[in-house]
Amino acid sequence: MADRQGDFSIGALSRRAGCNIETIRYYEKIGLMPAPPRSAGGHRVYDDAHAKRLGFIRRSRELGFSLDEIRALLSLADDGGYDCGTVREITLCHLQSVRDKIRDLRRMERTLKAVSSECEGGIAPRCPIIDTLNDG
Amino acid sequence: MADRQGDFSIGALSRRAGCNIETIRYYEKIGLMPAPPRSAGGHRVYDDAHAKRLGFIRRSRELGFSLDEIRALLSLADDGGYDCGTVREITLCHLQSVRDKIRDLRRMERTLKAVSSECEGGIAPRCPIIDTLNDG
DNA sequence: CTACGTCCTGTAGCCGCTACAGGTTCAAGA
DNA sequence: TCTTGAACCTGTAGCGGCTACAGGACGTAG
Repeated sequence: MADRQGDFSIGALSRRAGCNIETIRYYEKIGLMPAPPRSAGGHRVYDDAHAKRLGFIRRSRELGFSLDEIRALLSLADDGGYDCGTVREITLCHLQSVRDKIRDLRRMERTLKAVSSECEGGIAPRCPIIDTLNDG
Repeated sequence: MADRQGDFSIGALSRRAGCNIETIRYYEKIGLMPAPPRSAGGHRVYDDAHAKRLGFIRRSRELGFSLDEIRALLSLADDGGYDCGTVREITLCHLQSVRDKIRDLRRMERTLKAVSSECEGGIAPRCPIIDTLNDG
């Protein structure tokens, strides 16, 4: 294991990727990140390929992909001539689930806005918010 | 423990509230639902007050309140002359977090829509989605 | 009285981390 | 060279909000 220039520790990778050390180790444990080589003392030694892969994972997470979806995307990306149609399918499926979540949250938002606007605060014998929760 | 008319089992409560039996027991375990009286054989026996409380919890969950927020709302609602201002505060705070989530999801939606529209599918040497994830 | 559905307790799992505890290694300064 | 203190190691347990068992006890209709 020749120590090449450009190799770095998990702490450095963590800072580069803006990702907690524990999270990186967790990704390794569940097989999203490959187990890197170790120093003589057992410390993990990363290179740019690891940093790139972690960046991929992080950006995917920011777009809301689950770790399983990311696993699928990564395995497609690892192939040289990968199947773009499958990538697109995963993305569109995820897009739909994001839209479903937005729809649910907007429904919540509307109701919360309505009930809170009926309430003036203060000590009240009856609160429109509590009434709504009590009686649907 | 006189068995009154109108009492019912956990299964009946589950059907009435549209809430899994396990969830009801979970709510009891964490102190959201009171421990109900038991039959001679140890089965839980509920009444309308329990059903009402479970309805409150369920409707609050549908609006996205956390179990801790619901705990707070319930303890306010349990007071006769409860503090409507606090109820309103909890609601507005939750409303804000719902709006934050919507904002995050809309950002995801925009990006996902953009990258997937650039992709025509099929076997490609380069996929715009993978490229985006690779390079930010 | 039997059979079957419903109920009981307790524990473990899901996701995606996060937070320790208790130890080892590394690197910079004296 | 030695010493310190930061960084690293492994392993386990916890978060929220359930869900899914296993392995048994109860309840009720026929």
